[in-house]
Amino acid sequence: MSDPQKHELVKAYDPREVEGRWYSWWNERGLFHGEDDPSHRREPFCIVIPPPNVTGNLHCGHALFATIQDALARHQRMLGKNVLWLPGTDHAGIATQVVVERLLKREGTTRHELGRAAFLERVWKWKAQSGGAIDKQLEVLGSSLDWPRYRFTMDPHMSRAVREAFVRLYEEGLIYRAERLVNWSVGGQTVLSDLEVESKEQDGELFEFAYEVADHPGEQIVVATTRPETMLGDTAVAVHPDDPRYQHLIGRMLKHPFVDRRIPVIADAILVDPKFGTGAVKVTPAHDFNDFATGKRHQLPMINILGKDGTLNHEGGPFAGMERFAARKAVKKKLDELGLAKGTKKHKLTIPYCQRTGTVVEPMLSEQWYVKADVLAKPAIEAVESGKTVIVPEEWTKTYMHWMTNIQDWCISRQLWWGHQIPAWHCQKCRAITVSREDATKCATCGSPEIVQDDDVLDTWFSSGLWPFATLGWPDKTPALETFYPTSIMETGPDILFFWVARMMMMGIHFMGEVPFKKVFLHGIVTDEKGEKMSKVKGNVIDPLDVVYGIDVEKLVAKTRDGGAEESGVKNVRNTYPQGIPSYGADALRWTLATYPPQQRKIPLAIKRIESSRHLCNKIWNALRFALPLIGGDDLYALAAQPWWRWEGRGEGGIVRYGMLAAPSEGKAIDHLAAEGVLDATIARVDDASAIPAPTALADRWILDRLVATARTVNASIDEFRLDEATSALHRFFWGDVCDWYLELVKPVLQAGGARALSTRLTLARVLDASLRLMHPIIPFLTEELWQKLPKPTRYETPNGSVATPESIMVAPFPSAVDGRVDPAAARDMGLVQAAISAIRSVRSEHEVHPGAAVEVKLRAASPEVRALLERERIAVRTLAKASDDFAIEPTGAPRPAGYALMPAGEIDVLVLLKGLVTAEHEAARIEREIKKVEKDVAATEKKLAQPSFAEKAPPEVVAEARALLESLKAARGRFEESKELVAEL
RNA sequence: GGGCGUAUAGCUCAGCGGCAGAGCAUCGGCCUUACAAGCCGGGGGUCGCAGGUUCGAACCCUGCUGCGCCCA
Repeated sequence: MSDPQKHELVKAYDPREVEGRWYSWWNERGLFHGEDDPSHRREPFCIVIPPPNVTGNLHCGHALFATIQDALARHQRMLGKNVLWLPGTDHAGIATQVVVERLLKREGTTRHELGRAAFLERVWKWKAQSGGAIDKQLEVLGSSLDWPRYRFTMDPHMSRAVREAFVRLYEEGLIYRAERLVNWSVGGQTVLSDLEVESKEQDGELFEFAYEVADHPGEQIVVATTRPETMLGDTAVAVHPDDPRYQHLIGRMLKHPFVDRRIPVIADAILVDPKFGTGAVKVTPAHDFNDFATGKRHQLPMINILGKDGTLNHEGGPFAGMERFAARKAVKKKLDELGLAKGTKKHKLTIPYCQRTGTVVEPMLSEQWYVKADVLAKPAIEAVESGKTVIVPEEWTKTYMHWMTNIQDWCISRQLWWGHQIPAWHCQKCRAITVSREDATKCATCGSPEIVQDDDVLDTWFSSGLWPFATLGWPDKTPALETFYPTSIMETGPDILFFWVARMMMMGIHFMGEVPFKKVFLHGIVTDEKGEKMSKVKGNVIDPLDVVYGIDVEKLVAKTRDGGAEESGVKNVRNTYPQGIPSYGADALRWTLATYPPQQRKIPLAIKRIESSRHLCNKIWNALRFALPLIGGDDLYALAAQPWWRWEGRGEGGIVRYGMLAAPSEGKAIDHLAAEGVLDATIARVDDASAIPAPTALADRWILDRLVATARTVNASIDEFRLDEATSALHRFFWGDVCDWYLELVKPVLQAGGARALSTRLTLARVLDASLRLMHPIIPFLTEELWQKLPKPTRYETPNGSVATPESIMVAPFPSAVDGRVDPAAARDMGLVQAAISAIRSVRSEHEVHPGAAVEVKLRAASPEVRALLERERIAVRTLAKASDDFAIEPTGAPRPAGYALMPAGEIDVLVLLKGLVTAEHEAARIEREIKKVEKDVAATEKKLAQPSFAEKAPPEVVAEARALLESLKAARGRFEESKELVAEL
């Protein structure tokens, strides 16, 4: 789809232009497909997506998991694995129902008016409208998901799995019904599990009032409460059994002021803290968890005073029918009128809220379905203990264990309509319950056809718990299940460790006999750049799509306002993005998200960082824009595959040199070698013409060495989920090594042409090819675009043999050691050359020598090898440091020539002629600074060595290292001291 | 109240026993023919505080202080 001969790229990288064209191309070619392959011809690798809420829109959390999972999937795919990344969405029971109910309210109706069937129809309709948005957004981010395997938690197949799981657990006695105190969401009109309740600490008040002792008007006992209206459900007042203040009251009866009830004073050491409040506690067993337990201990009546909508029921006496908060005020007022109110105190209290509706949760007595959790938890604990499932970062293991070992039975019924209706039928005749996989038609106990299905649906997390195997076909034994279960990695946020990960572990082990995933990788929570949670109200939300496509300020402001932001939030947006947000592209966003270390709990996403990622993309773009014409067309690898000659010879100084030549004839080759200072060369034709020869130029050898090191780091880092380390290694390599050094070094070589140029062109092509493949898992679009334009070999070498070069970078082999060549000598030599060049540049810059002006330079080295090296790399020094053409290379020892500044660079002394270029003051100051710096290091090292215990106890190599360091520091200091004379010479 | 985590450059964070690092920001010089979304060079730190272990501590241990998250 691209013309490889056409190398002209536009000057600046434009993500909008590039990113649009690749996703469907990949998808159409089936490159996202995971093969059902139980024979394991290729090793399977599987991630099932943490299903986003079907009602939702893409937010930064999605962008983060999409980036991480896609990077892992693409990496594994390039390593040759059979990769399945399975997409899907979650029906999100309460969240979705709340949204649709809100829509109905706007239309002036309610779900109750519609009726259950019509309401559900309406939800499905709405889901069809909005459900596809998030999938589209995942595509924009480049997610390599196997779309034909898309699953929705309410699909018929998933529903069958849910029924199967429910029935089996019921038959095994692990699901039961019980009447208990539950968390009631007044907003959602449903029960919630403990996990769905969010406790918030708030300033409130402690209201004190008195109960009168029955038959003894005037005698009182004062209690304190944060919820005065619950006193209508009080069935006792408790005091500590040892509290001397109340001994005389224990066992006596109190008169309830509003309802016709007498309540006892009881002694309870568990409930009552005599130091808190008045030391007397009102007991409301039907509306408080502690009181519930107390009620059980003392066989107190449990009086439910609340209706499902949060209004007081007939038990509320004079307050019946009032809304709970109105009732609170009314009760206080009435108590006051009766002279029973005893004042209020400021009090910090923890109020339970419903996560989804934001309303205050009421503890309420109710009959619900439960899963017996401890039985399921036991093997889930063992699986993590034994390492069958590993949690990364490891710190979360403790949290998982703590929750699992203290697990409470799980309330799974919800009084919602949107969800999997519980497959239980209540007999109207004998009251028995029939639980069945198929819709029941008669009671299993008495045979009566008068049965009614349980109204309630299951907690969404019940179906989510089956996700890793139900999506692969369970309860059927499908090839997909056999191939991909246990899945490789579950990657998600730590906020759903209990909700979801723990439940999948329990269900997976229970139903499959094996853990659902080998590794759990928990990423951080994306926040704004100040570390504050993104919130629509605060207006600090970054929409990933706005980052990808860009958005102007007015649209952004309008969007923020529509999202329900406060005025301060809208203002904040205007201040933060006065110009709106430019288009950064999906690649830049992905790169940025990948740079945050995973152990970080917060990911403060900053636009600045996205911008610098786009700069990197632009850098890559421009590097290829520059290199492509120099590399030439696809004939490059054909040229390289021609017969090669290996030569060996002596160079100047007797140094043995060797290498490869693509010389057309032996004679010309010898001329060429002689021109490079090689003496007595012998040349032999290489028989294996297909082997691509190793380059001989230092820069080429060095960059291939760096490539190996980088490939190793990147592979190891991605395996450990350290995308931050991978991106930082790639950034250093590509920007630092490839662009700042290699491309600059290669410019004069390619300009000169000849045999060495061919070898360098080849190396350049190989390095850029490998670089793009290394970066592909993080920035898929840009790398595909550029890779398509690059000439490629017909086959790639891999550690397991060679493979034909594929049509897409997506399935090209991920680089490994075979793509480069380990070359410690080149690394060392290049280090010396770089040090010399940097020293010259440093001197130039410190003295503000104009960057265009050439300087006179002398390079001195004691070792003849180093001098020969510098001789060979003369062009590099000349070009990169702007040294004069025929700079001197000399042995050390001679005195410093007049007018030259001296800058030691490791084994090399760099001398730069400053006379006429700078002032004496400048130079004096510079030398002083340098001496001061060296002095500090000398002193520290001397101090360390001076301690006798150091030499005695530290390992010998550490001691030797320190001695060598001191030597070279002292030498450097000496040379700077000598340079002081220079000042006078200027 | 219990548990977990965290404190390193102006900012965001790596480093977790052997010469304190990166990116961004900042300062100086350059429109050098891939890239000013760029190039070259520089400055900047009692590694939260106090003890201890060790030849040697940002790193290990103890205590304190601040901050965050989870569970009561």
